[in-house]
Amino acid sequence: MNSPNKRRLAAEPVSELTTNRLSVYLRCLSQLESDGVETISSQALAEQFHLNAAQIRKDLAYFGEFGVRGVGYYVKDLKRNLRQILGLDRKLRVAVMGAGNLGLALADYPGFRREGFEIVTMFDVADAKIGDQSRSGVPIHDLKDLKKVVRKEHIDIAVIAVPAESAQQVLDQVVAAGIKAVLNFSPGSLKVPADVKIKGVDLTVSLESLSFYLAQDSDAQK
Amino acid sequence: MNSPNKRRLAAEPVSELTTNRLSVYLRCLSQLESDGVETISSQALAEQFHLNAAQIRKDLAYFGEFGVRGVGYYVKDLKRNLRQILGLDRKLRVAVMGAGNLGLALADYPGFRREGFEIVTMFDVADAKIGDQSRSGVPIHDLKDLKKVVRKEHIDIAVIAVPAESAQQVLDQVVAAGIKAVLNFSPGSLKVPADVKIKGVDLTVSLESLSFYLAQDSDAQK
DNA sequence: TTTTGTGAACTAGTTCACAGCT
DNA sequence: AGCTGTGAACTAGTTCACAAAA
Repeated sequence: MNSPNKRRLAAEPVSELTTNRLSVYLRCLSQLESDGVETISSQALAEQFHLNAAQIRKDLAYFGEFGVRGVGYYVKDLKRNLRQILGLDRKLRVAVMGAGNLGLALADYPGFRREGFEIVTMFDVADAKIGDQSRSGVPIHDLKDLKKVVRKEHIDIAVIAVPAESAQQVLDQVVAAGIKAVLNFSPGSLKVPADVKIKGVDLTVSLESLSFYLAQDSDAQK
Repeated sequence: MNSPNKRRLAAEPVSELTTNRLSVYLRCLSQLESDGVETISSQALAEQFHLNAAQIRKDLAYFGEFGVRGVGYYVKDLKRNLRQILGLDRKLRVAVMGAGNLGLALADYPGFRREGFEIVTMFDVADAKIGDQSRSGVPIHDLKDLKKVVRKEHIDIAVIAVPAESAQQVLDQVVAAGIKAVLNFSPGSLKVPADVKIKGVDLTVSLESLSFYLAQDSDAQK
């Protein structure tokens, strides 16, 4: 007596805030699953992880009816559905652009592998690095071979971890190679065609936002 | 003929979206300054960097009247004001928690130093690492000495780059040491007292959001 | 004339509250 | 009885549009 499983394609366009939360819900469910919890109500989920129950229900409702009235959600079932909605039911293949400090760290970051991403290759322009590999064995290719390797290795996602100066130029090559999804660690916003999704992680903005908070604080106690 | 400079303390609480944009504006102004531009209108700024002119004006208006009607903003002047608002007119001292791959990469990340942050120390628990230092010379201390070193080195901000399992526990120690601002790279949300500001960079959520986009794409062309 | 600073209008996102299913 | 799924109410954020300043 499991799985009503009425998944539907979202008709309305769903906001990025919602999809980000789906990731969060998925992580919560993974924890519940490993805690041996079989079923959970939106209420309980919200309390345990400091979320809002109505929002959880609304977010899920974009994609189907996954709950059972009077009961809640079957943890395993909802988890499986969320993985499918997020496209995590297949392995996604990732290339890291730039084999500097940050690129190498990202290539070996265990959090990526955990949810089914595979870091397959890195690219760099420095002869000294090309042919080498990261600590965990991700090979470093010549940026010149990008197109060829992307095709051969079926790369889905590129991570940009090159210096700010060359970010746009590298991104243009990534786009030309046919990659449709990019995670950008370089500061500033880059231009991509409309059919390419780019998501930025701007460390400077994050730190400056903390700086602002500290500055307000010290202003407050005149 | 410079600087009307009517800076004011924001009376209304200003949203994080606004403060994040202030960082962005600051970066744009730095570029304009090095391009030799002396004055810029909100309109021109918006066009050049794909922003909204009204929003720029509104964001700035929370903090004062920095513009000159009929002219625009003096680049140098506005830049100086933004730096002050963001609390970047003093050097902020940062400690990185965790001297793993990611921690070491962050410690040497040039983007941080650029806008006036100083990565002063790292902390770890592994005897093999303690006493060692990052490539650029940031020393690695024993986590046990956190309180002492934070006091002596006047650390303002902690960056959490430890494995997910120990993140909350390390954070608790950071808070106990009196640090009021934290940038968290570990996945999942951590608990802090109300007077501590924590900002998360969740790489898993970012990647999964890209995965969702790709999944929608392949659904679309049935 | 040009461009700011800002109320007013609009749009997006969140939370409430309850009908209806199990 | 309990909990979902969802319209309706509310709150936050963005954009418009214009009066006032230089």
